[in-house]
Amino acid sequence: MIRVRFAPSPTGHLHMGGVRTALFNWLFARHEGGKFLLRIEDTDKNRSKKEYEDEIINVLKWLGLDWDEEVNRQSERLSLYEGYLKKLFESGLAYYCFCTLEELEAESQAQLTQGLPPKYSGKCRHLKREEVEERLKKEPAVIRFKVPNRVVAFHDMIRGNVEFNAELIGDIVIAKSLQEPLYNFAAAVDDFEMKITHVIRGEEHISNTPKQILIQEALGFDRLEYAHLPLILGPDRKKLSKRFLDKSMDDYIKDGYLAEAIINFLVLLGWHPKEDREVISLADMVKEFSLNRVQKAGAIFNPEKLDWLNGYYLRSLPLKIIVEKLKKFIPTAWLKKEKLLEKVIEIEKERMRRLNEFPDLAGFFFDLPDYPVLILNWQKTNAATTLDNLKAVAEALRAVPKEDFSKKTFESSLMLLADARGRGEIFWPLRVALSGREASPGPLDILEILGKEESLQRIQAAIKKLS
RNA sequence: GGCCCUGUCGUCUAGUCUGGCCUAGGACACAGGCUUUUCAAGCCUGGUACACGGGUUCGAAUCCCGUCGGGGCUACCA
Repeated sequence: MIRVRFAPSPTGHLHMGGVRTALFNWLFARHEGGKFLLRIEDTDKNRSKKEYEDEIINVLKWLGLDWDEEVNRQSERLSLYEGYLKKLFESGLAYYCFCTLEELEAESQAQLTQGLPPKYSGKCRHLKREEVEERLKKEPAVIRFKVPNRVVAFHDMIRGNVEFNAELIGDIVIAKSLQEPLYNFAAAVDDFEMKITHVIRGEEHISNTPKQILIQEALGFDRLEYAHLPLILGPDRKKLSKRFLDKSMDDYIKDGYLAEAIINFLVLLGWHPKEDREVISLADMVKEFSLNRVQKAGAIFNPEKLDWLNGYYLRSLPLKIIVEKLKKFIPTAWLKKEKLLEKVIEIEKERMRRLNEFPDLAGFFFDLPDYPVLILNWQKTNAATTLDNLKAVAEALRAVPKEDFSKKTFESSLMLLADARGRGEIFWPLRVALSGREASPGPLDILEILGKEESLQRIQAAIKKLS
């Protein structure tokens, strides 16, 4: 039975990189019919925050990346780590270290200036038992793991064989105390306890892998399968880091991106179906996903393609669903004019790439914005001609019955005018009069949505501006 | 600096394992055109890439070696 986990630490906002890791784990589990587990790595008490954990959970739910079993929190299983820590002490593979941060810093500086790789000297490794006990009473200490001097090799499902010389690592700190385990140790213990079979995570963890393997071996755990995903890079080619000013997933949600677009976009960052398909449903991803096809090199995040995909998905959504999703993005006054709103969405949705673009795009339907008179003129047409044309349009429109004010009923008379005076001469000023904009849906469509009364009023306002 | 990973259009990628179908395909972006007025959508067309240098081979994006480039890690963070 395949079991994978997404193991974020709640020390910052969940960003695209984290979501992609979650997605690939989820896809792998669903494809293989295994389990996808969520583990909150909150061993760092100072940096972990409940609000970040809530955010992780909410975002995962919003995306539809459902996990199996209950959420695991490392902070809730401290006694577990303590047990394994003691085991390590018993087998002589762990020891207390009393070196201060200052000493350590000086030590690595000295090594660096000599051109040597910085590595803990192992100074406290051979302290006498009695001395340790004495010093423990009055000095702060951390727990180190005896890293053996040998080569650690492991198989990576994406990269093949990877080798590290553990000699270069030095004895790593695995816990600040019996109750305060650190990442590499806690992860090794939890992967075993949670019966994880495959570790799928970002490439930044590749150098942690030998450390975790060594701890697993010391504890007598079985070896796991590994797959290190290529990093998602920013435009500067550097990895997206949660500590710096990259956008959180939450921000993308607030900008009006759809879950399906984000997932589709992210899956394409490092993976691709066999055929030349860009748009792929979640069901097909699950069906076709395979780690063999995952890219090795990092991928630069391209927001334009995300926007394109989002627009694509938006256009394919049923009207009612768009209305529902738009609720968080528009003034309540618009919501009250439900009929009008639906018509506006129908006509504007092909122009919308993000939900948050809608208010700007469609605002003129609800309130005519002020606009400069000059833009009423089509190309080189002068104001007098425009005025005349607009008057002719108004006259033609007045003849159409209010109850049956639709494209069907006014199109022919307007086209007649347009053919006589020029398409641009008629339609351009009409559009501007109706929308106050230079770019908008077709004036005929706007006319129909606005209705006779409102349309005529707006045209009248334009005529007034011109006279 | 050291260790590890990695290198196909500006970007995401197909093709690399199992050399020939690749005068390198698709998508985003860009440019031009069509679509009875603008914008959008749609359709059509176009430009741009196998990092470089050596091999191996009848033949290399694909195999080998070297060089160069990019990234990650190098915490009592994860």
